[in-house]
Amino acid sequence: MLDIKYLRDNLDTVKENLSRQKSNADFSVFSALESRRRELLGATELLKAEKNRVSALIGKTKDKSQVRGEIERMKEVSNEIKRLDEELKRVESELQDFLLQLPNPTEEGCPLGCGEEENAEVRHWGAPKQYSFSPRPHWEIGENLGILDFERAGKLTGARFALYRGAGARLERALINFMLDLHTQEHNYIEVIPPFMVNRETMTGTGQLPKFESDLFHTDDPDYFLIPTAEVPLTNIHRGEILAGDDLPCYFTAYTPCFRKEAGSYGKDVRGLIRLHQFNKVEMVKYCIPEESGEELQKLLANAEEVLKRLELPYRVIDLCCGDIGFAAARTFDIEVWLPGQGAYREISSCSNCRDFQARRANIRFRRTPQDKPEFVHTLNGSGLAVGRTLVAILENYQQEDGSVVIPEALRPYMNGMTVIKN
RNA sequence: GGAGAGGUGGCCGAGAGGCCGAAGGCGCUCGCCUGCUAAGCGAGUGUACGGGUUAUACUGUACCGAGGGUUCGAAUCCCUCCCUCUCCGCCA
Repeated sequence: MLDIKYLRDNLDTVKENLSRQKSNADFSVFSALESRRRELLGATELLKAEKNRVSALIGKTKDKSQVRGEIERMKEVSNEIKRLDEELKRVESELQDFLLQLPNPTEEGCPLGCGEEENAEVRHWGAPKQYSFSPRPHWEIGENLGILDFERAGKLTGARFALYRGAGARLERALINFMLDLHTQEHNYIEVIPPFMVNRETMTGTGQLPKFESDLFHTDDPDYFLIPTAEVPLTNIHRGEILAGDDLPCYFTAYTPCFRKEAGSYGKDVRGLIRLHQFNKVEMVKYCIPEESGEELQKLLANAEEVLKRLELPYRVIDLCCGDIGFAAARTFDIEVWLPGQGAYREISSCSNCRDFQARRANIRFRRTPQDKPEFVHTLNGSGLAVGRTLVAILENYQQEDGSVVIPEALRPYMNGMTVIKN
C-alpha cells in the first residue's frame, strides 16, 4: 500500500510509474475522495471540540435546569456529528479500497517494458547438457519409473494434483531437507513451520487481498484461506509490531505446501508437475532497514542460486521488467532452470524486494534506537526453491537413455546414499 | 462443543457515568549524589491525524480487545463479535 501523504504530494510521479504496469487506476477519484475526506474531518472535529467543551461545562453545573438549553443543543450537535462521521467512514473506506488496489510502484532501474519479452537476462550459470538421445519430459520419466502418478491423483482429487510414490516421494522430501539445511546452516535463516491457513488480515498484509481473492482456496467457516506461498505467513509474523533496530535484518525460511487456484491458466502446462493446485516450496523472507533492502535482495537471490549450483542444474537470472513484475514487488529477479525435456528455461524462483509496501499494509515497523520514531521496515521474499519444479529439473537434466535418473551428489546423503533411480 | 474468569500505556495494576490520556508501581531517559557497583534523590516519559511556530511552546480530534447502542457526556452501562486463561467433553 502506498502512503496516502506520499501519494497526495507525488500524484504525477506515481501515476506515471503505475501506467507502466497496466494499472488502470483512476486518480481523479482519489483526489475527489481525499479532498472530501479532509473537508469532513475538519467539520466533524470542530463539532466534537464544541461538544466536549459544553459537555464538560454541563458536568460541572450542579443545577441541570440552568443548562437545559445547552443539553438540547448538544443533542442536535451529536446527531450532526453522527451524520458527518458516517459519511467520513464511507469516504475513508473507499479511499482505503482504492489504495489497497494500487500495485507497488517499481524501483528505478527496472527494465522498461510491458511483458515477458522485455525482461532482461542478468547472467546464466552452467551449460545445458548435450544428450545422445532425445530427452523426455519429466512426466514420462516419472510415470515410467513409477514415482509419479497423475492418474490416481486425478481420481483422488482432480486435475492439477500429483501423487509421488517411493523414490519420488523420497526425492521431494530430500530436496526439502537439503534446501532447509543450506539456508539455516549456511545462510543464517531461522526455520519456521507456519500455519498453512491464514485469515483475511494476513492475506491483506502481503497483498493477496483484496485484489486476488479468486486465485485463493478459501474455507467458509471459519473464514480462512489456504496459503498460496509461505511468504504470506512469514511476512505477517511481525504484523502490527514494532521491532528493535538490532533485530534487523531478520531472516526466516520455511517449507510449506502452497495452494493456488491457477484460475485463467487453462491449457497451460496441463501435464506434469509444473503447474499444480498444490505444490511444495521452501521460501525465504527477510525484514530489513530501508537502506539495505537493495543489497539484501542480491544476497537473497544468491542464496536461491546456491541451491541450483549445488545440484549442478543450469539456470539463468532474469530482471523482470515493469510490466511483468508482481503486485507487491518493487523489483523482482526470477531464476529459470534449464529443462531439457521442454528445451526451455522455466521459472523456479522469484526473488522480490517489496520495500515498504507490505510493511505499510501489515503495519510492520522498527525503531533505530529506543528513542527514535517507528519507521516501516522493508520486506523481501524469494523461493529457495520451488521443490516440485526442482524435482522436475533433476528428472529431466539427470535422465539417462535407459530411463533411469542419476541422483545429484549433493542429495545423496539425503537419499540414504542412493545414486540412481531406476526400475 | 459445555461452564466460568478475564482483555486498561513498554510491562504490572487501579479506576465502575463528568474532576480520566487514565492513580500507583516497574522499566526507560535526563539531572543530582556516590572510590567502582548497587542503592538513594529530583524531573520527564504513549500513538496517530490536524492547527500553530524558523524551531520550541501551545493547541484540536481520536485511541482503555473490535464493532455497534444508550447518554448533553462512556475505559465505566447495554448488545454483538474476537482473543486469552481455568475446568469438563472430544481428539493426533
